[in-house]
Amino acid sequence: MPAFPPVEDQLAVLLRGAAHVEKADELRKKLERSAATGTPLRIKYGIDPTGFDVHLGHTVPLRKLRQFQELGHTAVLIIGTATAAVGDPSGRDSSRVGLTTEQIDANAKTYLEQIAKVVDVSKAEVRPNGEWFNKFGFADMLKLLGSTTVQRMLERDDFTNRIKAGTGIYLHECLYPLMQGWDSVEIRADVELGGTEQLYNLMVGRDLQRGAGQEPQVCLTMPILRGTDGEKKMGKSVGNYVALNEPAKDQFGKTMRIPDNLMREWFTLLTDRPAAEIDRIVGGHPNEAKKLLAGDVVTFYHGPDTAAAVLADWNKQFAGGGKGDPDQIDEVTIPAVDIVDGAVGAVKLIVLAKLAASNGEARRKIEEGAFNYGPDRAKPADPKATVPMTDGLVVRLGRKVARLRLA
RNA sequence: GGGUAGGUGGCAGAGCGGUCAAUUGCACCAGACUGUAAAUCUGGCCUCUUCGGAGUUCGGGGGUUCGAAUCCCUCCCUACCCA
Repeated sequence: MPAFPPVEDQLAVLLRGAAHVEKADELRKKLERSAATGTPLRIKYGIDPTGFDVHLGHTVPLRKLRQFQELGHTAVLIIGTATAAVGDPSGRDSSRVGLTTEQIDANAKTYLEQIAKVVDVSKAEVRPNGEWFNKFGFADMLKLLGSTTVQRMLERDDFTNRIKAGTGIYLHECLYPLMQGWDSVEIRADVELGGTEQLYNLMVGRDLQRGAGQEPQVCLTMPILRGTDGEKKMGKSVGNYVALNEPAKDQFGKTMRIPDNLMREWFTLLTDRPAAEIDRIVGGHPNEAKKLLAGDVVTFYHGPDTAAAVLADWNKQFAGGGKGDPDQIDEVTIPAVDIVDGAVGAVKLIVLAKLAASNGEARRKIEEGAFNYGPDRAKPADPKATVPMTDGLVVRLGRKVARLRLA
C-alpha cells in the first residue's frame, strides 16, 4: 500500500499557482480517502494533437500533473485523437479547422515525446480517446447530446462573443465539450487539469460523471501563461513562445528578453520556488532575477550543467558592454569559391553566415553599423568592403553571432 | 436558394486606369541609450543591383488598354442579410 504525504502537505503543493478549484473541499475529501485506502487518485489531463511544438504555456498544467505524480497519484494523459478532428472552441473567436487522421497520429507521437520532458510518461496512463469514440454509436451520441441544452451551451462567453460578432458556431463545436467530458467518464477521473479557459469543458465532465453514477471530478484550473511579449497568451500563432525542444541558449535568451513585470508570473507557474523566495528574488535586481529564472527554465529541460554553461556564455557575451563572445557559437563553413584573394565580400559573408536573409538586408545593416567582426570588432561602413578570411573568425550582426570555418 | 459586401505585403487596413513596390498602424530587424527588460529617439522592413536602375507582387485564370492592384469575363474563397 503506497504511502501518501499528509493531506495538508499535498494540498499545499497542489494548490500552489492554481487559478480555481471546483471544489476545494471535494479535493480534500478525495485526498483523505486516497490516503486512507492507499488508492492513488486518477488525474486527467487531455491534449489535442493539433500542432507540433509543445511550449512553456502547455507545461503549466503539465507541471501540476507532474506534482500529482510525485505525490503518488496516477496521471492519465488523454490524447485527443477523436476530439482533434472537431476542434476545441474554448477561447477561440473563430472555428478551428479539423485535422486529418494522418496529421493527428503524427502529432500525437511528437507530442508525447515532448511531454515526457515534464511528466513521467512511463508511469502515466496514456489513452487516445479514439479508443472509445471510434466505437461510439449513434444511440450513444443521442444520449450524450441529450445531457445538455442549447441554452446551457450558449451560456459560455466564447459563444456569446461569437454570436455578437456574427462569426459562425458550428454544431460539431458544441459537441466538443461533451466529448471531453465523456473522456472523464470513460477513465473515471478524480481530478481534471486545464487552463482557466477550460473551466467550462471541465465542468461538463462533472455533469456527465454524475449522470453516469460516478463521483464528479474536481476541476483544477491553472492560469494562462503569457508569452515572451508579456501581453498575449503564449502560443504558436503569436510567435511569443519558448518551446521545450529548443536549444538551451535560445530558451535562455528568450527568457532574458521577457518584460520585467512578467517574471513573477513565470517564476510562479514555471518553477517550484516557494512564494516567499520568489518575492525575495523579484524584489532584488531585475537582471539577476531574470538570470535565475532563465536558469531555472533551462535547468529543467537541459539539466544544471547546460544551464550553468549557457549562463556563463551569457555573462561573457554581455558583461562590460558586450566585450566577449560566447563559447558556443554556430559555425558556418565558407566555401572556397567565395573567397577571393583571401577575403570575402561583407554582404556575401553576412548572407552565408545566415545573419541576414538577403543581400539587400545585409547591405542595409552594414550601412547602419550593425556589422562587425574579429577580436577588435572592425566595423566596415561600406557594403562593398571585404573581410579578410581567417579560420575561426567571429562575425556579428546585431545580437547574432557566427564563427566562420574555411572549407 | 436569393441578396449585399469583400478577397492587397506577417497582421490590420488605404488605394480604385498612369506620379504604386503600393499611405498608415501593429509586429519585426538594426543603431543610440540600457540590465540584449521597459520607455524614448533614429534608420529599415519583396528580390537583384555596376546604386543609374532592373525584375517579380495586390485570391486563381483569361481579356480590354500604349499602360491595370485599379476596367471586363470567368473560377475559387470569405463575411453579413433574407429564405
